[in-house]
Amino acid sequence: MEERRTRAHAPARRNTRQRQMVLDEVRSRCDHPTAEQIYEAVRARDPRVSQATVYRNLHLLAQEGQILSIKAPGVEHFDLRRDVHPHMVCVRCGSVVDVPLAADDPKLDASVSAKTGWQVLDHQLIFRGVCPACAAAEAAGEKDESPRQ
Amino acid sequence: MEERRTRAHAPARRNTRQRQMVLDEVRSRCDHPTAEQIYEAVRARDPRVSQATVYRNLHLLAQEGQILSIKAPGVEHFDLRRDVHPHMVCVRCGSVVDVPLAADDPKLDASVSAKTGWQVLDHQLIFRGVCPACAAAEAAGEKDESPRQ
DNA sequence: GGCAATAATGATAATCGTTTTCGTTAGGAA
DNA sequence: TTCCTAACGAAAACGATTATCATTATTGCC
Ligand SMILES: [Zn+2]
Ligand SMILES: [Zn+2]
Ligand SMILES: [Zn+2]
Ligand SMILES: [Zn+2]
Repeated sequence: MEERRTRAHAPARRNTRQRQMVLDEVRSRCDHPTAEQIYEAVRARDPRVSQATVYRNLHLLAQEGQILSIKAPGVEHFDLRRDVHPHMVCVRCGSVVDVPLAADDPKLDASVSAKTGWQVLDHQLIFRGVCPACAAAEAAGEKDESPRQ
Repeated sequence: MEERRTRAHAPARRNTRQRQMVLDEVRSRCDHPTAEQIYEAVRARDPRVSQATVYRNLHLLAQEGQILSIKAPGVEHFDLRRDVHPHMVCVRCGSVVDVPLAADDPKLDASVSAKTGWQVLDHQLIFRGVCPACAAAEAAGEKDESPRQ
């Protein structure tokens, strides 16, 4: 084993300006933004930042546990919160909110793992519904009443 | 208001051969197939059936409550079961299985609706994990260990 | 402070699952 | 049988995300 340089070296994560901007932007919001929305916000501060960089960093940060990824049907949203908690998505406008339910049992994943033999990574509880704003618009006569997705 | 014909007419759902084939195919499977998989199976019986028709009918049947749609991150799966129940997705191979947990509280949606003011349609509990087969393959040396999605 | 090594970027193309379009077919009430 | 129109088939379009690859810039080291 001719290992001159220690192979224990984790690939050395770099702190880039772009990565910091993405993290700052997610942390400054409480509305569960999408990658697209973060992209636009970061872009407003520096128009040279690319879409790919925003996606890359959002996923990296989520993997590191610094932010949370919410896989809503169709689009992915991000959350400054780091604890697993349930969400609700409006099937009309796509907005996402936290659902005020008791925090999920932390032993749930382990229990499912024991019962199934799978290695459980995490879980997500997602409600689908219609937000008050969209319900009002609907009542006011907007034709289109077919739920998206 | 010249309404010769009664306007109460619901759009008259037609029973097409294609629709029946799609329903039969979902009902004949217990593996939570994707639209693509149903398409292939139906196609094996009649190569003239189009992808769009399969998608259209899967969604119609789900809306009618004849089958269940599972919005896994990335791909939609379908289920012959009609009751809301939790699922687990393998982040490596994408396979979906039922999770043996106590059935969801039927009052959950109503309770969330009362607490939030949203009109709640339904909900989904999805676990992400690694299935035994993929875990074994991984242990056997397959390089790629980065979770997809 | 330079100076590599290489993580990360930006621009762009590609992919993937799904939906829309639009001319044609066929279910079913009359 | 006839007619209305729901539903179809083929294809293009779509939106979100990921891959590619040449270029840039962060960081450990002298
Ligand atoms: Zn809404
Ligand atoms: Zn949240
Ligand atoms: Zn697997
Ligand atoms: Zn199921």
